[in-house]
Amino acid sequence: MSLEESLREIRLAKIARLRELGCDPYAIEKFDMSHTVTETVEGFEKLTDIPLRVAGRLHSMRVMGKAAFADLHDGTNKIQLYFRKDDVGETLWEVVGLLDIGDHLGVEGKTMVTRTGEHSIHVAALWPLSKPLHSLPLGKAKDGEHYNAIADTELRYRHRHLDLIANPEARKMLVDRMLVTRAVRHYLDQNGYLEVETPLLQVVAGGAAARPFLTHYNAYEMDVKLRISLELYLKRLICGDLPRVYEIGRVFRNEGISNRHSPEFTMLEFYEAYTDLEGMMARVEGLFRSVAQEVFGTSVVSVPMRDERDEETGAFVELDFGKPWRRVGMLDEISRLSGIPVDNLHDYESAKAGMAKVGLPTENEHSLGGILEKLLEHFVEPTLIQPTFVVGYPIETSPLAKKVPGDPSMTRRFEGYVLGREVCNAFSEINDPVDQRERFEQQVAEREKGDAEAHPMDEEFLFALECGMPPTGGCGIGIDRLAMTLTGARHIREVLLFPMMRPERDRGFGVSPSRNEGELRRDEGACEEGE
RNA sequence: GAGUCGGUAGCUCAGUCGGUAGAGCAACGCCCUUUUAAGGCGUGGGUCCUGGGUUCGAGUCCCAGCCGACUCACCA
Repeated sequence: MSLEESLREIRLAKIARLRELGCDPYAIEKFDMSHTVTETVEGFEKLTDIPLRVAGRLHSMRVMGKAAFADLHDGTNKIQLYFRKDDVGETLWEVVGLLDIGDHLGVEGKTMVTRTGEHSIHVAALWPLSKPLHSLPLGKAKDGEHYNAIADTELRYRHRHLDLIANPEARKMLVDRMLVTRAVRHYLDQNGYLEVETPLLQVVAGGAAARPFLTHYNAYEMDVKLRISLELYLKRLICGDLPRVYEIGRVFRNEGISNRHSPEFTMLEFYEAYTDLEGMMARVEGLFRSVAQEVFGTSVVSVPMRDERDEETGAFVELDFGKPWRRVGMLDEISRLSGIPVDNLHDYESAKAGMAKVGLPTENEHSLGGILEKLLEHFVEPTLIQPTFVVGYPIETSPLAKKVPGDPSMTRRFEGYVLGREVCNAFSEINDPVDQRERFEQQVAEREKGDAEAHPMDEEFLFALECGMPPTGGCGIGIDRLAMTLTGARHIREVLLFPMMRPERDRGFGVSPSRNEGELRRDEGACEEGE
């Protein structure tokens, strides 16, 4: 018998005994608690001499003959329990002996302070509320240090529930991320925006430069794609005279995984009619300030400094979202930091020459836009620690943004940067249907030249524009990236509850390797049939 | 996609030159009525990621594969 099997047998035997004692750990449906663990800890001084009913999960047991101590956790806080045979009686004392680390438990008792000063509950009665069939790798903790808790990154991601139970830091980061989403909603709701939902399954997946996931809809015998952005449907709503709309939703891009990229991620896009870049900048400033205030209680957020060369210095930087963001022109800032004269940044040949002169490779550069984005990335981005807007982006990479009057090579677009990372992308939306059609045609030409990520033509969207769209500002923010920035996460998986992982093969399901591969082949066959 | 590193008990990790597989925690038994990474005595627990190869002998060396981590490249 393997260890896991024997442990399971032992746990099942304990459950059987608990049932004999009238303490079935799965029988109780509702436990009336007078206080949560957190309320008990925080209000401890005022709760003396009244019976408390508290529930949580046991994280450690210290049994000492005819007395025992245990730590009861609620995920955020813990309270120590004190059991004494003389106080609970023969039967419940046997129940105490049948408890395991990981059990859910409800207790009733009064407050007690131990000899060493620890706030505790002196248990008078207890009710098992669940018993795991596995030994949970919760480890032990002292002075904030954790020992032996589940730490392997792969196990943490694959069995996230164990990570949430065992690792308070991981738990806090994930919870903060959810609170960020909630705070974003609050801000937009309070500013007159309507939250909407648009299709995930699309025939034409547009609005961004990315490769979509393909799937098949049987009823219409039709290939469809998972959306890569929210943009075009939201602007169709603006055309429908819904003047302020936003959506927070999952988008899917069939690309690689890295510490900043997940194949599915959560996108926020919001569109506001009758406003321009200035209006959008004010919105972004307001949104970040409001989110920081709501989640962290301050507009100045302290996060670990991002420095790839020296990750463990422990240096922190204070990001101030209370002030208006710094604003720089893209060309001006590239020129200032690279030394290439601004005049040389307006045409492809001069820019390429300038790029070569500052020592960057130019073989793969085929457009002015590409060169400018490379120069931006190399010279400017690392300097943009405090919140900054970079204004004015080249037209080639901005097919949905209005042209700058008098400079057809540039668009009315800005990106926000924090900690050297892009955190938002916004522009004044094209509402001239003829201009938009030309931009799409340009993209289709790129696509035919082999750029799989260039935009497809979207006639339905163009029809909406031809029916009239008011001047509109739009903005997109990657919620996962936003959460990473605010929580100091180093990997996007740290702010995703269940990140994409390759399936484990031949393990854990009692399926033989040959059978497993046979199933794999059948699945692939079904896919081909679908496409 | 490329490079580097890793996979040993349920968890965290050692394992030297190729020579019987180790520790702590967790589990089980006994002692212990204010402990707190409780403590003491004892017991059980291994597909050393998988498959080949070299060898008298492989956790260790070689080859292939699987999974992961990190860095780089594309993208948000």
